[in-house]
Amino acid sequence: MCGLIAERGLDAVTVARTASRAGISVGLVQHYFPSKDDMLLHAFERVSGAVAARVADITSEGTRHERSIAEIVLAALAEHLPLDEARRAEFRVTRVFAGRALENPALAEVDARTAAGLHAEIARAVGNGVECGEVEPGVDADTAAARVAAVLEGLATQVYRGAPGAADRAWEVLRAEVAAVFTGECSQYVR
Amino acid sequence: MCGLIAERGLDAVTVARTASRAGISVGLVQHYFPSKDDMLLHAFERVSGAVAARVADITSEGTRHERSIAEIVLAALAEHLPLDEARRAEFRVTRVFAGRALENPALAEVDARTAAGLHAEIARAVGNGVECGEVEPGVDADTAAARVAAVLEGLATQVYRGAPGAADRAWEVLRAEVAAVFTGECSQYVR
DNA sequence: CCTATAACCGTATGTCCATACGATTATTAC
DNA sequence: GTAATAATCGTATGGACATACGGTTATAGG
Repeated sequence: MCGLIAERGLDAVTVARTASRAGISVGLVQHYFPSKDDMLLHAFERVSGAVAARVADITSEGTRHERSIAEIVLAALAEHLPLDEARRAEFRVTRVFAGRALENPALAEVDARTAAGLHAEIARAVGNGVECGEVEPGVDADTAAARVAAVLEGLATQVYRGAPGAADRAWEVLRAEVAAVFTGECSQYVR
Repeated sequence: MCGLIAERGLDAVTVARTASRAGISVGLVQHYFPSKDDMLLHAFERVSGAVAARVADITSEGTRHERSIAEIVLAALAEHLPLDEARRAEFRVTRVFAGRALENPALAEVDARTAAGLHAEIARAVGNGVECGEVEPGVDADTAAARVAAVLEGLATQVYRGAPGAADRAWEVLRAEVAAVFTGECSQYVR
């Protein structure tokens, strides 16, 4: 059903169409979801979880290869940018839901939780960076995380809108943003 | 009708309700707008224009009082943050429309134009800053504008979501962001 | 083997809504 | 003053959709 959202938007998502797209009947959808709202909520949770899972993968993979925190963070953040068609579709879905979240408390809750999760992960990375020497001591992890998360979100929409040169510029800005926080070399492992 | 959107979301906006809210008949709405989509488009253009107008006011007011570009820019940017109930409502409206823009090319066009306008204004301010000495020469206005616009958008959603301390932190981050670009003193007027 | 539970289907219903349409009143132009 | 245009109304209609519901097949559990 996320395909449906990505292609035609949430307005085009009807229970009947969703069922048809999944190759099942309307009745079966009802069997699994008491209401359409539940169905939508489930989809939002699923797609948000998918992004988070991919980021976790990148993080653990990077850790295993002993890359610097800065490199790992940059890769994880870039995963949120709609740089290829797959991520464009994913972005469309999450963004459409985020828009709906303004009118739907249940969706808003998922949105807030997802955002809080991203913030916490960035803050943790910065904190680790302080301990291992990649980040200057005295840097406040929460402030830095808020800033990075903010710039990431803004860049994502800029890339999506696709003004000429936006993608390259966004990548450069993101790199600079990370570099501005992780200014040192890693001297000890404390991850 | 923006009140309707702010209170109950776009899904609750029907032609009948909009008419009723405005104290007129359905027929009259149809007289002015050929279709509901046209009505929505008009509303989006109106609210986007309103924000832009307020920013223009702040800018010209600041210029008249000969404030530094940095101060003016900071005030103009803050206007986009949902710090009071009026701006929260406005934010809800623009955000809801931005979400719909992903499924509606006409709305997307307005969204893109608005974003491009903001970017251009920031870039112009930075360019002026370079000429008058508030910004270090060599700073690329477009890159700086992209960064500032991105962080602004991200901060706005953080403030809106209203995590504890988000508003204060956002203000601080925004101030730092502007200060990072406008590092010098104004030595000559070239606005 | 049988029974309860789950998976699954198709249709019926009632609601809501955008739009169409015809009619009526005000406003302006000549 | 009258013709034309704009402003305004109320209702009718047809479509789309969420949900309710009753039924059927499969899948274990005892």
